[in-house]
Amino acid sequence: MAKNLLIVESPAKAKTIEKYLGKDFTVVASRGHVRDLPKGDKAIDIKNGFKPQYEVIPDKKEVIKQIKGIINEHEEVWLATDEDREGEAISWHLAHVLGLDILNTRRIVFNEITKPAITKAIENPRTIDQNLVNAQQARRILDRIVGFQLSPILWRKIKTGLSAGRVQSVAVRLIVEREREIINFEPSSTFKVTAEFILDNGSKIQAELAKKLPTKESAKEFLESCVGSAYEITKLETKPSKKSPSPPFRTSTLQQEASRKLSFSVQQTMRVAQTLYEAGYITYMRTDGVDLSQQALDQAGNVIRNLYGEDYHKSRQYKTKTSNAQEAHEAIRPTDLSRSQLEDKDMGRNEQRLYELIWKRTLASQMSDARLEKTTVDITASSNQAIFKARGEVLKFDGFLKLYLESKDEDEEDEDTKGVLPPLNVGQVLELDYMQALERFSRPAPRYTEASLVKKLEELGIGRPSTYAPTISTIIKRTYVVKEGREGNPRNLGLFTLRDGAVSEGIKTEITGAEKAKLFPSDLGMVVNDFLVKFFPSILDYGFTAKVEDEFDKIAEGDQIWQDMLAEFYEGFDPLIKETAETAERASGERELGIHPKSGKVVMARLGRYGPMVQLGSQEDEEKKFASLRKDQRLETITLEEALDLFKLPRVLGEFEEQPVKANIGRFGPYVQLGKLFASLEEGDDPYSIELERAIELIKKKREIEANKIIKSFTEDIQILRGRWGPYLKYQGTNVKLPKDVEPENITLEDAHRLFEENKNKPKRGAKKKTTAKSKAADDKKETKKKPAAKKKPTTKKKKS
DNA sequence: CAGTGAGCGAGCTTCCGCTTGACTT
Repeated sequence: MAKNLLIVESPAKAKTIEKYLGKDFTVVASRGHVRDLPKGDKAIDIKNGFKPQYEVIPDKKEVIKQIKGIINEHEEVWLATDEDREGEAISWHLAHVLGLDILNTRRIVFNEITKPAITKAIENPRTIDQNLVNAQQARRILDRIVGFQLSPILWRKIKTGLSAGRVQSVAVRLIVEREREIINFEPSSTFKVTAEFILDNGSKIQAELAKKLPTKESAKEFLESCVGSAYEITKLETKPSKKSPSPPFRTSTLQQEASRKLSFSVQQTMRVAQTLYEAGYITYMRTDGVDLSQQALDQAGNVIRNLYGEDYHKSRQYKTKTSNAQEAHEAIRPTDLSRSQLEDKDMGRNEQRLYELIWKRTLASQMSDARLEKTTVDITASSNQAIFKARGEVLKFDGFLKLYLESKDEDEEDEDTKGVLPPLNVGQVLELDYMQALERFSRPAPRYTEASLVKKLEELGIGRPSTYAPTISTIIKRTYVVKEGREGNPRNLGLFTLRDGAVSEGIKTEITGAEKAKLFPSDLGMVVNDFLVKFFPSILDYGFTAKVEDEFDKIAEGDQIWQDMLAEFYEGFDPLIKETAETAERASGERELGIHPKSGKVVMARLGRYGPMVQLGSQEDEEKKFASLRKDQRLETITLEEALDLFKLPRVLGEFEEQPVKANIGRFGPYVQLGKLFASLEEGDDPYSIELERAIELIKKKREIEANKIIKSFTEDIQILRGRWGPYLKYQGTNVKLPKDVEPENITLEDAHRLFEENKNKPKRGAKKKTTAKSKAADDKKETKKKPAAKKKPTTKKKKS
């Protein structure tokens, strides 16, 4: 048995290190944090100096048991968790849980998994840094206080089950405010004038008028003033320029590039990277460091020289610019830079693609600058002395561009495309082929994608590499935000063309407002955000995290007592909580849209129990009418007219078989209804205009499908049915999918009982966590369903008050 | 599946940050 037991965080890391250290060392993994605050209120004794109560995390009991089991077989324990605040805390918790000597246990750190780095670390052990641990405790406790005191306020004032926190609430705020910017944006337009000239040898060059023209009239006038003009090159300037490669990947930039180049979601990127990491192909993927180990730098040099020659190599070491970076790990890079592709058959296509991206980016970061020559040409019109500019770019040396070019986000697209210009001289006279003035509308800032949100959060110092993806999942799960696409609308652009000495007018169409996989705030997200910003402006402030991070740094330096820091924070926070709990009204995003022209009642939009809705009549009115907003409508923007339209449903179309036929829009789209039968409308049907005849047609069709649905019927509520996903058993309201190997026709009543019993104990499908949430939601639904049934009539029952 | 837009009433929800696993569709 080995003499030394070394504990790291990641099992994959443990495997690698064990190889480097040889048989004197056993290496095990803690798999992240092992102790944390328990869920309940007793976790922190605020009055008693914020004294925390820690518990072994249930999932980690097994890990602890395993380590305890072998600890006595070793003479020495080494704590080698990550070199950052959280890592230091993990070591400290491990020391407590394992009963190690807090003051004397050996603590070592390294930020790259290479043999020299680890050997050096072993030679220089230190002890646990209590200041750093205290900074982590302050961070942890502050987050718990903020999250667990804000959330219950939301349950009481808006809706049960909601959440708020230092990170997620600011992420939602960014998305809400961006949406409002877009809603309120008023596009202005200008006219861009471009001209195309023909040279003697037949080649063409494009030039653009230096200034944009403000109006349609001015654009037309300008083109007219060019009729009959001559054009001469009056200036020609050539300047060298260069482009440098981007640093190697860290978590946030990997997520951004994988989103732009491979259309991965941030979660997908992390999942694929994890696979590559566990297979040993790349270094650790949750990092804010951009430095490369000496070993990687040396190998990159060799690979580049071999592939492209000495001229292409330039060794560079990058430094992180992000404010709260902890740099516990090096950049994300291939573990072996000579491997340009994966030969592993077990790796999927996405792993291949992501690996290649990482390989190229890493290598490119060690390559020479690209050298360019930029040319600007002034072309002057003789008729009005207007100056057109043509720009050209010649790549003199490609350098790193041979391998990799970073993609750009929508908001930083470079609009003028520059090509190569033919040889030109000052004084040269050019012949105009045509000139055009095309209207261009200004555009609002783009909506966030997952990856651009991560970029923004990182700039603000909010969140960590390990939390970017989970944070996005959280705000989507809470339905504060939805990720979706949207179709654009056509828009006409003014266009004038000068050709063959005459100006003509035309129109061009562009599609505007189309979106793909963007983050949109929901009505709920907006209401929650407005509430938090109003009552907790200091917490929702974009600078809040940066401010507390400064304090954590002071604690880590030993210049600040962690309890004092928390006390000071709490002194400001606690009154906000108390005051909001007492004074704040319930928030529903209520907005008055106007007056119903016929009844004179007020029309308003607000968040209801089942989502956004419009209401006809105020709370005091006896008779009220309600209608849910359609999926494409928002509380913030719905108009009175649109609301009045919503009240037109349900429509009674007439009678069929002595029952009324109704048309309406439900959770699953528009439908017509006869008694208990619901039939969805088809493509081309419209609930506002559908007529009785067509509705009956749909109802008959649905009946036929229903009739065919029954394969076998034992009793009213025990039946074998044909469904969308194949045959199933309906047993007193619960549905059981039939096993593949049984013939639905041959099922007996006994089989049905048995299938039901067997299924009862099976967990519902879906992930563990989801199952509980889902079945709970189902329970809720049943309950709320029963109640209204019991008191069906009383629209006016609203007793007193 | 689809209706509703309340509330004498049981107990629950929630944070951020560090890690990976294993129910089946």
